Amino acid sequence: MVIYFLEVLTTSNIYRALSDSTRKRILSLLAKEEKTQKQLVEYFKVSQPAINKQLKILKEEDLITERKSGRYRYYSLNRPVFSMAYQKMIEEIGQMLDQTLHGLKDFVESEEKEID
Amino acid sequence: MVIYFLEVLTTSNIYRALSDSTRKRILSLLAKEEKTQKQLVEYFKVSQPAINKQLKILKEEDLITERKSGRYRYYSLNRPVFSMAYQKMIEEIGQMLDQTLHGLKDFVESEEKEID
DNA sequence: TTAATATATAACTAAATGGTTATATATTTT
DNA sequence: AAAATATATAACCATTTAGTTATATATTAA
Repeated sequence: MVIYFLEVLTTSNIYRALSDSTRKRILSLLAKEEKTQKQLVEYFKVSQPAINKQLKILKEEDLITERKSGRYRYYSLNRPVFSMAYQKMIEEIGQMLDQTLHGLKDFVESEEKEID
Repeated sequence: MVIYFLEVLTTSNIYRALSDSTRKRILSLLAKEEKTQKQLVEYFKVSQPAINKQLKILKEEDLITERKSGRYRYYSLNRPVFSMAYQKMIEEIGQMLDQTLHGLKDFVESEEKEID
């Protein structure tokens, strides 16, 4: 018998991922375009192993993807996962504030009126 | 000469606050109604000093407010601050995903069409 | 094939985290 | 005034975190 483990999507991990400024900046960079670990190391003022560790964490959270090419590893934002986590986050916090996504839409519309 | 320090509003702290499940649950409870520390301690399976510490952290982040009455301390969600942090979060991550608040509005609308 | 380069890993460190128990302080109740 | 109760704090602990340096491995370039 084969037992399948279904990864339960939680938002807690994305909060953790984003709570560190290095990781947040890495995600922000990778959102623009894929980068090698080398490029990321050059960009930040921390050591290569430090970046390697953070990338490992982000990979474990499935927030980034890795593509190997020769001696390089290219990293990019895992948009579907990140986007999904984002939406869950919005819902989760929105519920605390009694604001659903649709409530937020109304909020945006009311802001638009103020600007007009 | 008087020097004023202006607290720079960042979203980093809300990620940290929400990255711990106890804190997240406290915030969620306080979003519904104010509670004394005692009530929170009864609710959770952790010690009173543990809750006291988390409340201290949330107070430092200005995400909750404290009201003293007799020997009780009443805590509630600091809605303006929490709501503002929420909006900044949405903007910050939205930018990574090339989704502004207004982009999100369109997203919600397209979802509504699917449901209809 | 050797040198250079990109990444991975091991071993370590200091600080932060999230909890504990014991005890002190403040306030109310009896 | 004494007992009960709510909160605060001190001292401690185990684990995690985010970094470091040194070194190993994999791949490419000379």
